[in-house]
Amino acid sequence: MPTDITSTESQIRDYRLKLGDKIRQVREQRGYSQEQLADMMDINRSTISKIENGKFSITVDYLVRFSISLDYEFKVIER
Amino acid sequence: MPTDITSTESQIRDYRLKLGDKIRQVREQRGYSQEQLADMMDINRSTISKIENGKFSITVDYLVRFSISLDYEFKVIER
DNA sequence: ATTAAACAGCGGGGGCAACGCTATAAATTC
DNA sequence: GAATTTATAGCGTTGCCCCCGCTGTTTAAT
Repeated sequence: MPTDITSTESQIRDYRLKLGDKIRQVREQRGYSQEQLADMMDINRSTISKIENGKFSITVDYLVRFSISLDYEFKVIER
Repeated sequence: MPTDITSTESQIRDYRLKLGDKIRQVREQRGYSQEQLADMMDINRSTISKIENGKFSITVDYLVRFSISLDYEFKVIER
């Protein structure tokens, strides 16, 4: 029996937004602008903006990059 | 100054493989075949095989699906 | 009040990798 | 050796992400 799809989809949406907020929060805590962090991670600045605003679902490769540059351990899903 | 790219890339590759192993480990621990899990997650069975063998980098959306169906909290990156 | 500079949001075209789908072979278990 | 499970390959589609550009907001200096 499949997990309830409606619930799953909303959890996915919720987590995407939560992750964006968390990235922004940690970035600001570290004192980085989007541009500074983008340079450190060697990715595009507008991409960071879109990620922080939950515009799309990033790959784990990129989440690892954030984790390294921000020195922060992300949890999927936080319980 | 950008983070050392060589190191970053190897960490990304390492994590991709570690994540695949972890997914397989938890799946077997739960007693699911790849097909059973694929049905639960409403994704393709061959995709699960490829992910467990680190053939590509999954999106966070999919990691959330795994987390829900396996009832397991993934950490990026584990410290 | 005006200007400049720093920062962030967002739209859109384009390339390519993620993922679906199907089939086949290989491995594992009985 | 049959049945089940898994690996892998090829091809098509979708969407992540790059890259460029413009806008809006804020702050500071003049």
